[in-house]
Amino acid sequence: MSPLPIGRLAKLTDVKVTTIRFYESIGLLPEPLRTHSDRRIYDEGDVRRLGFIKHARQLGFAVEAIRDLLELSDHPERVCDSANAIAQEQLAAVDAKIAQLGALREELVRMTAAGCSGPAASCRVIESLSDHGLCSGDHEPMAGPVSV
Amino acid sequence: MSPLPIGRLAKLTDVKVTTIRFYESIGLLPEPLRTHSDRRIYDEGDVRRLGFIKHARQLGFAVEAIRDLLELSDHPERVCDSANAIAQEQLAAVDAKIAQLGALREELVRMTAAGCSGPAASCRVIESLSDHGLCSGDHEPMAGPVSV
DNA sequence: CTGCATCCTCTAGTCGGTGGAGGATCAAGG
DNA sequence: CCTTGATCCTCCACCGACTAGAGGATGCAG
Repeated sequence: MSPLPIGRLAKLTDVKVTTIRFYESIGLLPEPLRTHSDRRIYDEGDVRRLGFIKHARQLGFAVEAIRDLLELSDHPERVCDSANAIAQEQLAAVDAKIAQLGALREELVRMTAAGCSGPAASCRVIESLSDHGLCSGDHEPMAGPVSV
Repeated sequence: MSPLPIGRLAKLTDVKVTTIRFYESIGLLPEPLRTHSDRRIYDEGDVRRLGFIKHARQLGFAVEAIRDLLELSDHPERVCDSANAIAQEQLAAVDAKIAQLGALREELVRMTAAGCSGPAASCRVIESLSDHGLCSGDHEPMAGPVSV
């Protein structure tokens, strides 16, 4: 268990130093031991935990969901119903997002298909945006606007 | 051209009152005329402009992109090359996002497929998150984590 | 004339970080 | 021993695109 400074942990996990400190501040990572000069020292367990967090974030889990998943991971004797429920919810959210983006894609394709090159007055893109009636209108977001 | 108070504009366009004021503050909507008691008054032109903005936001265009598109819409005599370029970029961004979410979906499906019901120690979800090697690893985000 | 809806400004919070200022400490080379 | 540059520390502000609430003024209907 060689002691790692924060920069080594950052490189090992490919998570930025500032992000590691941020995760500590919101309680996803425990407060680590410190050297006599107040520098954080980590170990292999921290590498695993941070890897877990990173992987979960890549999958789009919210921090609160990750908090619950870590709780469960810390207590392997508990039943894992909630872990499954959280993952199912995330899957549903991803499915919804994919469907929504598919609809957006359709309209963007229609808008750009013409590949106009004249004045903006006759631009298909501007025109489409001006008049919602020109498009199918089935691309309404289900919850807030789309963050692409 | 009946004068509309902000609440009417909000209902007509299905954009919240606070959001309208926000759009004004960042310069997407011009500062409207005011009544003697300092209330904003809008007209049909504002309905159209806000509709344009709303539609563009639904398609995932960033505010800065919308600013450019509005510029062009305000000057129909200019060439529309940039409008097309902006829309093409947005389409590419949406395509990338869809591809990425597809990969995430795959892993979430794998994780949840087993539908475990025992202790967390043997939970497929927890296990998958702990050990990135268990999944294909091809779901790396191309630019930052995924906002679902 | 009362009461409620709508409007105003201003501030702060959301989420998940990112970046910088200003200063302390460490490790290596001369 | 001294210097140099990398790394570390805390604290605070900022990003995008809003959203929510405080605290107060105004408009309109009964």
